[in-house]
Amino acid sequence: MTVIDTNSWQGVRAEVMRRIAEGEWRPGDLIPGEVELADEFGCARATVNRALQDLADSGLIERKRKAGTRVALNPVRKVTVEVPVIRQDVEARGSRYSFDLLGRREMTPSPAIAAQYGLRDDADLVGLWTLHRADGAPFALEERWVNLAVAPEIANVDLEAVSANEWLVRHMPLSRAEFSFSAGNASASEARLLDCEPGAALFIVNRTTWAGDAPITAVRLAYAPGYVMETVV
Amino acid sequence: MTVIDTNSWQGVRAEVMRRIAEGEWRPGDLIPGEVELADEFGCARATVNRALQDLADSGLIERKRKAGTRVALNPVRKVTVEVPVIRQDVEARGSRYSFDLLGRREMTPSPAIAAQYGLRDDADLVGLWTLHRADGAPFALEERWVNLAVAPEIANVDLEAVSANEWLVRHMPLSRAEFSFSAGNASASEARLLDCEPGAALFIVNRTTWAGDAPITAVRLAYAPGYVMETVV
DNA sequence: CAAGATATTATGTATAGACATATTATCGAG
DNA sequence: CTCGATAATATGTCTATACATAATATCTTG
Repeated sequence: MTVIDTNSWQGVRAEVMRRIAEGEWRPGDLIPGEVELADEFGCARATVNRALQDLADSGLIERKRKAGTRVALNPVRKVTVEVPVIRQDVEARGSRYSFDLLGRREMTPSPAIAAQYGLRDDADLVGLWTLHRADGAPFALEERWVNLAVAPEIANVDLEAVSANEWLVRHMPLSRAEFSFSAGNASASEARLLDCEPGAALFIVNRTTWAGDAPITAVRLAYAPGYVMETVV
Repeated sequence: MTVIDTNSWQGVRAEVMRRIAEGEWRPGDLIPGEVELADEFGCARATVNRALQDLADSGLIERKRKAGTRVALNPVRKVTVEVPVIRQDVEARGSRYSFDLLGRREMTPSPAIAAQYGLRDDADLVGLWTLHRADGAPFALEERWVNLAVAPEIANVDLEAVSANEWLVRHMPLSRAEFSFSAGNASASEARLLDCEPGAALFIVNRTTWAGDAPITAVRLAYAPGYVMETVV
C-alpha cells in the first residue's frame, strides 16, 4: 500500500484534492492560507506552496495575492492533451507503423497560404503529402508545407526513408506552435486514400510551428474515421 | 522594456528556451547540470531546478536522475487546451449566449450506457437535451446524463433558468474527468437542430465526470459546423 | 464623501543547506 | 565474461528564512 504523507508536496496536494472532491471545500470557497495549512500538515510553507501551485496550474483552484486561494468555480477547464507523433500513436495502439510519401512539390505559396502564414509570395516552399498507415491500413493523411528559407537542407533529404516530421524535429530549433482541432467532411480524394466514404467525418488537426518569427512548417492531419483523441484530468 | 534576469526562475527558463530555440542545444542533446547552470547564471540551484521542472512539464526537455537533462526529441507533445464552459466560449467570441432545454427524461440506463459508465441497470438517470445558441444561432447540441444517485437534488432544479452544467459545477464535488475529442456526421435530427446539412462533419466532445467511483454526469457535445478548438504552445 | 496615499496581508520567489532517490558506472567474485 | 554488489552522481524534495509583489483595507486629506 502506498502511504502519502502530508509532509510531501504530493501528499499535501492529495489531501487538498480529497477535501475538494469530498465537498469539504466547495467551488467558490476560500480555503485556509498557506501558513495555516503548513501548520496543520506539519510541513514548511514552501511545501504547501508547491502543492497549491500545482493545483492552480491544473485549474482546480485559483490563487490571488492577498485575496487568498479558492476552489475554482469551473474546475475542469484546462485539459492537457498528448498530441502524439503519429508513429508513436500508431505503435501505442499496438499496430505496426508505415507511411507512403504520396507526393512532393516545390513551389511558391498560393495567396491563401501566403496570407495564412505571413509569407512573401515569392517564398520557396516544399509541399509534402503523406499517408500514414497502421498495420497497412490508412490511419491519417498528412499535408505539409515546409519553409525552405528556414530549412533549406530538407531539399536534399530522402523523405522516403525518414518522415519529414522526424527530420524536422531532430534538425530544426523550435520556439512556438499553434494547434487547432476541428472536424471536416472527407473529399473524394481523401475518401479514396483513407478508404472511407466521401463525406465521412474526419478529425482534423492543424499545426503550425515557428522558429522565432519565421514559420518552419504547417501541417494538416486528417485522421481516418473512428479516430478519437482522449485524455484524463 | 521588460528585462528578464537569469536569477529569476522565469529568466532561467527563458534563457534555456532561447538556447533550444536557436539551436545552441539541439534535440537529444544533454544540457549542463543544475549546479553548473546555477553557477553560470549566478543563482541558486533551486532556481534552476524550478525552471527546468517547468520546461519538463511542458515537454520541452526530459530529465532523469543521474542521467541528466536533455532536450526532448519530440518537443511538441503535451498541449494544454482550454475546454471552455459553453457560455464563456460563446461570450468570448463576442456573441450573446442563450440555451433551449429541448427535453428531459428520467429513466434507467440502456445496456449500452450502463456498460459505458459502469452503472447498474436499475440506476436512476436524468437525460437532458439542450441546444446552446450564440446570438440566437445554433452553436452546440448537448446530450447529458446525470446520475440521480449522486445528485438527487437536481430533480428539483429549474433547468430552464440555470443550465445543468452550471448547477452541477457549483453543487457537486468532483474528482476526475475523462475527455475525448472526435468527429462525427450529423444525423438527421442533429442537422435539423444545428441548422446544417445531414452528414455535415461535427466536432464532438465527450466528457464524463466522476466523484470518487461514481459517475456524476456524462456529456456529449456536438458543435455546429465550423467550430474550431485552438491552442498555442 | 471622494480621492489618493499608506498600511496590511497572502501569495510569489530566492537562498543555502541537507538529505532522498533513481539510475548509471564500476568493481569484484565466481 | 557475466552477474551481483557497491559507489558515484544528477535530479528530487524539504526546511527555515528573507524579501518581493499584488491586491485589498484603511486612513488621511481636501
